[in-house]
Amino acid sequence: MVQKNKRPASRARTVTPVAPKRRGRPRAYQPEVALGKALDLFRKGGFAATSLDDLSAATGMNRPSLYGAFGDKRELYIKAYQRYRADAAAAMIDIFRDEQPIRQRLERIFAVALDIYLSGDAGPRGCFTVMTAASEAVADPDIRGMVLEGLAELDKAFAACFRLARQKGELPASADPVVLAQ
Amino acid sequence: MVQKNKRPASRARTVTPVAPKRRGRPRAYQPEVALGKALDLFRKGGFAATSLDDLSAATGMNRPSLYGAFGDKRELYIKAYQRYRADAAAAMIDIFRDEQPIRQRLERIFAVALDIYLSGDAGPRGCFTVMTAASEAVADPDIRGMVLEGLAELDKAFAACFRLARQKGELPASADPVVLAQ
DNA sequence: TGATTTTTATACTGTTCTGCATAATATAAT
DNA sequence: ATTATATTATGCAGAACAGTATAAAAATCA
Repeated sequence: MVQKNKRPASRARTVTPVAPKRRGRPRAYQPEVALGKALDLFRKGGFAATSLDDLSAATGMNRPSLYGAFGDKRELYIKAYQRYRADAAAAMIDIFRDEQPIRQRLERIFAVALDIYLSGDAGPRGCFTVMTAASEAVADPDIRGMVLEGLAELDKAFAACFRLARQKGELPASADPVVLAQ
Repeated sequence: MVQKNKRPASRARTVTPVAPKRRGRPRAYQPEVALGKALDLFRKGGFAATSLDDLSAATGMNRPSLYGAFGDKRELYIKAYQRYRADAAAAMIDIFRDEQPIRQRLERIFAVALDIYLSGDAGPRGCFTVMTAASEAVADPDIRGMVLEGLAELDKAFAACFRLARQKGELPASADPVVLAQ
C-alpha cells in the first residue's frame, strides 16, 4: 500500500521501500502523519463537526491536496477509522499472543486500552468507535459494517483468550468463553 | 413549570393543571411531544448532523417557534439530553427501590437498559450519552458536566445497590461496591 | 534549456446552515 | 368591534461548508 504508485514498467526493487524518485513536484506532507492528524480531529469532534478547513489546518495540506490524497471527507473519515483500528490491533495483538496467566493478561489488555483512550496531547481522547463512529454507523452502512466487524473481532479475541484459559485450567470448565467476552 | 405563566392576580386553582386560558394565538404543538421528537433526532444523528430544518420537519414547528420554545440549537440539545436523562432515571428508579435479591435486580436493570437502547420506531437507538453527548462533551464544558454528573449518579446508584446486597449477606464482606460498579 | 508531470496555492460556485426580522394569524380582553 | 398579545408563517442575511476549476510552482526527463 505504501509503494503501489510505481509504474508497472519500472524495475521495482520489491524489497527496499526507498523513495522511488517520483516525477513531479514533491509532496509537502507525509500521508501517514497527515492521516494521524485527521484521526485526532475526527476523534475530537466527530464527522460532521470536523470541517475540511479544520482538517486542512491540522494537516498542513490544503483542500485539493486532501482530496488528491484521501478522496472526499467520508473517504478520509473511513481511512482514519481504518488507521485507528490498525493501531489498536497492533497494540493488542502481542498481548493476546503472550503466554501469561489469564489475570495478568486481562490486566495488560485493560492497561493498553486505557493507554489508547486516555493518551493525547490535549487530554483524554476516548475510543473512536464509541465517540464518533457509532453515530455515523446508524446512517452509513459501510461504517456500520466496519464497526460491527471490529466488535466481532474484539469479541472473538476475548473469547479465544478465555477459551485458552479454560484449557489451561485457570477457569472452570463450565465457564462459557463467549458469554464472558460480554 | 406547566402553569407558571398565570398572572399573579388571577385566582389560581393551585391544584388542577387545567389549561390556564393563555392569551394570544394558541400553540400548534405540545412542547413535551416536540422535545421527544427532537431527542429522537439528536439521538440518531448527533448534534452537528441534525439541522434545524430536520428538527423543524420532525416536530412540525417552524424555526422561530423552536427558538421561542427551546432557545437556540445548543439549548434544545441540552434540554433534549435532560429529558433523556429524566426518562432513563424514571425507568430505573423503581428498580433500585425494589426489595429484590441482587441478582434479579441486576437482571431487571439490564433488561430496562436494553429496552431503552433498543426500542425505537426505526430500529435500535442506543444510549444518547454514548452516541452523541460524549463527543460534544469534549468541546462543551456544560455538556461535559452533565455527562460526568450522569455517570457519577449511575455509579453511585450501582454502588448503593451492591452495598445493600453486601449488608444483606448476598455478597462477601470483602466485595468493594465502588469497584464492582466499574 | 525546454517540455512534461505532479503537486501546491488561490479562488470560485452552489448549497446548506443558523439565527432573526417582519408580516400574517388566531385568541383573549376591553 | 377593537385592541392587545402570543403564536405561526415566510423569507432574508451572513456565514460556513464541501467540492472543484484554474493557475502557479517544483521537480524529473529529454
